[in-house]
Amino acid sequence: MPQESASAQQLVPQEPNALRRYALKSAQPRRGLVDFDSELNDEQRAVALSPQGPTLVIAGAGSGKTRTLTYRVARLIEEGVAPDRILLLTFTNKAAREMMARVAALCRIDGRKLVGGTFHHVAHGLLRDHGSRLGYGDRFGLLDREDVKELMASATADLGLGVGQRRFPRADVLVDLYSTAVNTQRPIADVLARERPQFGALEEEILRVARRFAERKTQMNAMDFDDLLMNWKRLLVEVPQTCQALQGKFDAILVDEYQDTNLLQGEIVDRMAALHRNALVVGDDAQSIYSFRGAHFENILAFPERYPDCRQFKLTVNYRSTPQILALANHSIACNARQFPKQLSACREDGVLPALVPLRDVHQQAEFVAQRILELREEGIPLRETAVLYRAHHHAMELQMELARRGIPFYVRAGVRFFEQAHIKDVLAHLRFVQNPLDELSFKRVVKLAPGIGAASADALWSRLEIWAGQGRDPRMELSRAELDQLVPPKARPGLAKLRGALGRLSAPSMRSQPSEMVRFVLDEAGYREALKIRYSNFQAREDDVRQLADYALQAESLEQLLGDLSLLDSLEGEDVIEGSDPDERLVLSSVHQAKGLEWRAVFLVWLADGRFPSAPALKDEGGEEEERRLFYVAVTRARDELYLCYPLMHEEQDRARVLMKPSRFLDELPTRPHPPYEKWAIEVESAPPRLTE
DNA sequence: AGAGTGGGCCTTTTT
DNA sequence: GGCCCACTCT
Repeated sequence: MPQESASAQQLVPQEPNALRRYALKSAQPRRGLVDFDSELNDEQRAVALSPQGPTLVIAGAGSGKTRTLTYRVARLIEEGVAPDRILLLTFTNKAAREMMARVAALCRIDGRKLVGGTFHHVAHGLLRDHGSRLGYGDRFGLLDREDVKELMASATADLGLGVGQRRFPRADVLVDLYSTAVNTQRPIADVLARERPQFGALEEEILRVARRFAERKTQMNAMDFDDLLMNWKRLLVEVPQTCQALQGKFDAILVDEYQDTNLLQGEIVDRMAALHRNALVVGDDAQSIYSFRGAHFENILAFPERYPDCRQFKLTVNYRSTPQILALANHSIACNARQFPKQLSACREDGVLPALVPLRDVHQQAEFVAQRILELREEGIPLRETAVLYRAHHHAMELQMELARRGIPFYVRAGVRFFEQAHIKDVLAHLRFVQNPLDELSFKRVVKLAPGIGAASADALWSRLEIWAGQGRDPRMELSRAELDQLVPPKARPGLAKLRGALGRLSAPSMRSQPSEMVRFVLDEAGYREALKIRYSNFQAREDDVRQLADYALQAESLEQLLGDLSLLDSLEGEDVIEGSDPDERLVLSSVHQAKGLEWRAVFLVWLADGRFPSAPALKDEGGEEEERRLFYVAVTRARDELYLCYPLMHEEQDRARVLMKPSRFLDELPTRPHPPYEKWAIEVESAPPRLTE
């Protein structure tokens, strides 16, 4: 359902002209403009005004971390640090943009001068300039999740492994293995032995596949997400000249969400700051929820050991939640052994107790949530101030249907990302091949659009181009050669000819300088519109998506920049699937992971059944239970005024009988004396659900 | 060689 | 419900 509504997705061009205005008003930073006294509390001000040097800030949930960081940057600028010599590493690009805009507003500078974004985003920028030092061509491509998986599968096939062979790990398992090894900086064999012992006997083969995988990426002149980080580090370790340049590039480094950095990212920060040691890291160990991605929350615990002279601060006043919600959160997280001890205190007025709501089954759960949301709306909490959070996306299936039935508009922060949808990837494959003619995956994707061309023909075509490329010829220029026709069946030739011609025209320099025009050309003139019609029933929606992509591309400065931005685009813009029309009046559905850093007046947590949240597979990992509890803590602390903890008592499994569910251990373990930190509700749901009325 | 169909499998979180 | 593989038809 939500996945179908492709056309409703919005692509918001990167704002904002407001920044430009500030830049015109006053090009010079002015001192004393920022009011640190009235805008910050004592704890926050201490951080903002502290002397430069290694600094650790433990910032509890809702304690004004972003605000503090923003004022810290403002302070640095006041002290004379040039904005373009400040590096701001955040968890999402959106967080960086917001913070930069706020700094810009505070200091009346051009916010774009600050260097900020995710580790991956910043790495991409640096590697554009210095990647050639590591042997990459100047226009290396970026591989997304799907590309990487495909490449891993094909590396496996190259070595003749996996086909019918005794249980060889699937491509996504191999990718996982490889990625964990990079992000935790351990040898693959080590990760294999610890985390996938069942494949231990295949170690040698798996290592060969990993080597082949790396080779293929090099051949393609492409990097994946992990390579971006790895190569950033390599620049710092293996290329002394570049290392010097990078270390001298910034005078101050600030890292947000430091608890979710992994070993590799931690090392990058240390090395980037090796000369001036002016690194300020902010995080909350209690909110570390990305260990599956290699996040290493010892980074934050051990920071004082790596920087014995560092200053340490804590932000312990919670501005977000009522004392009742905070009490429940504090009780829960107290069950974790490994953490920085800290006491979060509430500063808001008393509110209502969180509600603990056992429901008969998932259907009643969905009905309850939908109905209660409507009641809250009557009571003055608008839909946009309400969120439903869950451990795994499929936990919201029944709810999505129920909301649709009642006409309650919602959007899901997740699902298929806009840029990972097939039709968007098809169009971008044209552009990617033009940008990086060694991009085998993109070339094959494009030619397979021609009717009559499948994997075998695409392979044949590419092998020929690859031979020419090996002789130093540019594959883009050789596309018109007649002999390519001999490699495909006759009936495929007209379609292929059209695509070859299109790729040739797209490669012209005049085209390449206009990425938006390239998108339009692919759709209207290269025949992609027709391909869409044949392949999809909702081709109109998909065509609209492509036109939106063209609009988005208008603001790109170059093809490189556009493709880089698109691959690394994180949360929000363009990624949301929208149901319903009024963008200001929609309920949010989100995984807890994606809800990080956000807040709502009312939060519903669903599927709080043991085995779902905490999730059974996660519990198998070492430290899994504590990580799940931190996840629960993150979820609970998203709520400002009202919190509903829901779980179904009964569940019908796929094929079999009903199963009795246990409430989450995170609920059971909460103290009941003198009073439980919640109020238990008993629910009866009306048989005729009310619809949303305006 | 490609495209379409049916059966067996697993199902977490994401830059 | 979705993904992968094997099988069959064109």
